[in-house]
Amino acid sequence: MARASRRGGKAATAEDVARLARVSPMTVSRVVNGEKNVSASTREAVLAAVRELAYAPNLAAKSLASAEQPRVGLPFANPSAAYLSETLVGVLDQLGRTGAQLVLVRCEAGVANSERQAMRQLLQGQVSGVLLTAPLGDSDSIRHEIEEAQVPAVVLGAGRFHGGLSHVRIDDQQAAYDMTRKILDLGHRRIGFITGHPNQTASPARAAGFEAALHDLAPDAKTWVEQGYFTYQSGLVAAERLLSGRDRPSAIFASNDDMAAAVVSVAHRRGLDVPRDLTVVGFDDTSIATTLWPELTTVRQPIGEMAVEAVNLLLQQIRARRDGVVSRPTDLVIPHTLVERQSSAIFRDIKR
Amino acid sequence: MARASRRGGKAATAEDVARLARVSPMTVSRVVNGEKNVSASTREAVLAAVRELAYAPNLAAKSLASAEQPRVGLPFANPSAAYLSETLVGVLDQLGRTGAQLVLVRCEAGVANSERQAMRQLLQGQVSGVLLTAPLGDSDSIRHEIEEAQVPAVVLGAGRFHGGLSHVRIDDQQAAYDMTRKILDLGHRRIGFITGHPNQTASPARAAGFEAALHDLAPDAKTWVEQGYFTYQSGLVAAERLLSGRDRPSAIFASNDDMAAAVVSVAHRRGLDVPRDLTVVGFDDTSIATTLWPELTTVRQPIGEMAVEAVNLLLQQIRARRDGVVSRPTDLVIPHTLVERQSSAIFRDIKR
DNA sequence: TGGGCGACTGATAACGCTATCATAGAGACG
DNA sequence: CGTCTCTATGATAGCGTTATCAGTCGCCCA
Repeated sequence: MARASRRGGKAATAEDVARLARVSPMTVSRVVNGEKNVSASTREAVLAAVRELAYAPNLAAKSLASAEQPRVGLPFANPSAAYLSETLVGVLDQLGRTGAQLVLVRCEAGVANSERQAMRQLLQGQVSGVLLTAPLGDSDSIRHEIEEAQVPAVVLGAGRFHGGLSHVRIDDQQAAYDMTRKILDLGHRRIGFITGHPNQTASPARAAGFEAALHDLAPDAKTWVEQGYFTYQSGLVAAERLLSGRDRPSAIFASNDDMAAAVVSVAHRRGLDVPRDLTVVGFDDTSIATTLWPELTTVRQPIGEMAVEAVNLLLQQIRARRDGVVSRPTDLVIPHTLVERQSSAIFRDIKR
Repeated sequence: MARASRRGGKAATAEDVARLARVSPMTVSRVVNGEKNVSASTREAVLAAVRELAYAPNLAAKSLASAEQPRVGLPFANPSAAYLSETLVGVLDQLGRTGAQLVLVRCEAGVANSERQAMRQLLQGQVSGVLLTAPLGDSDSIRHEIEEAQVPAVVLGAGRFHGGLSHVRIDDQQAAYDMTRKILDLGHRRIGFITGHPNQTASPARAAGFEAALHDLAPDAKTWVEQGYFTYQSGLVAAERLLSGRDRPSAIFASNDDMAAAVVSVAHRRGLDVPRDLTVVGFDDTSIATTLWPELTTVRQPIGEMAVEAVNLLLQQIRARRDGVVSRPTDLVIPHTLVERQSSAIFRDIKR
């Protein structure tokens, strides 16, 4: 009965609600958008009518009327699928609430030409704001181009604040520091570290956190540092190097989960049990961390939450821009957490 | 110079174009939408103006005016991240072209209540169509609910045509048949198979393909069939069983890539080299297939392409519905391909 | 007690597009 | 040569929302 008014017909409009609640459509709009100058009784009546008719605002009309046509551009290179899908889900969730549109642009990594093209497409393509994810936000040329085009943008997941544009990120260095402390607390004193791709500022930040923790907490520990590139393949190579020497680490800290997974794989191939013979920890807590066995101890970077915040920030900036206000870039640092799973354990000197 | 008319101001509208081309906005609309009753000369003039002003139609206004408010609902359970992101990218790409909106709804797997809620949210939430992905499209209750609500919907990636709703899928059985033939062609005669989650029709279809190929091509071959659930974890368990017996398969066909990855992992832990000692093949060709080492030989299911087709089909149905036409459900079967990578090799009876 | 000030509500006019119908020519045909 | 048909184009009227401004109260303070 409640939804009787539809059934094959058109959806309920603000006017229908208004009629039912005996107010004007304008008041309905106010209630629905949570504006304050509405008396409690009116609000109640409207809300009741809204429920009665299962009213939901027409987003097209909404964005048309408010002259907001917030189309958000999201160029993406080829990050791990896990990262991308978590980001997309977060972004879409938040955009959906606002009635904004998402424009995806594929962007071959590294190929300068492709980046150019993607950017051109974005900036000419009527997007009102851009979300820059992992490797893209660290590219000076891309950030430059965007600043020049005067398009609001938010950088997601960079290793440090670049200035100019707003950022949403975690404190990579502190997170790596914390994780390193955790490893030391477990008693490990021979520790391997696999760095991330040098084209992303998160990589040096994480490495710096690792170094800093060792320097502060266990200057006598022995360390091995291998270059990685955030890919599984590169993790394999690095792990092979770390585990092939006579003297090998008892714990390996990889700069992301994909590489940590590779370490686990190499360890297994070499007959090492994780975590009994080798502690392996990752970074990011993407889905691969729990897909693996043993599940990875890792740093949780709340990607979805960060995406949501980034969208909010971006929309806010788009609105500000529209009103001619110049907004100063924000640097939003989201808290990280350590997630302890089965891939780490207290050091036991068994294999000698 | 071409884009001079913007620069901080508003985007060009159809009216601007009309003025420049000395026609009416209506004619601009016609040209832009490729209607036919427009003289060649007029069309030329308009197109020139469009280029000059870098005009792009305002999608909000467009959908408002044409009373199309195509919001597409996409409930998602927890498929692998790779699958989800590929689907999302395909869907968004295609929807973006049309100015439709995507509404994501999280939907805890299995929990009936959550499904209910998600569906209610979708159907009350003004979506004009629904895209059902992997496990959801196989749920009779969900499909039923949707048919009852008379909302256009397309089922993506089911193992067979359920009738009632339109489907976009590959021929899972034939694909598994083809892959099995490939394994046999490599000389293997002791073959393990890991099934998928029984709640998805793709699982029995793939198993059937495997059985059929063996029956047709090598009735004397020895086979082992283990139950899996499409997850890495379940792959581990199944692989452990397959590889722990005295007599073990020389090739294992997993019903998806995640489980194949698990097989590789177990093999390595047991000191088996892939592919020298064991051939491992997967299904789907999601990103994990190339993330692994060795890269997986697998069946390529063109997820992105399928998503695009599903969206097209859905929009078409939404339009038909709007015009009161009853469209008959389509069963679109997309061709699959076999991708041969490094995880499969000719059978060599070394370890005896 | 009257002027003024808030708090609340409503009327009106966009927003940028397309559906629809009207109109103006250009041929076609008897 | 008048009417009839058909094509190309334009005028008009919304689509469902929100911005803006104009009230209408009730209440406070002088």
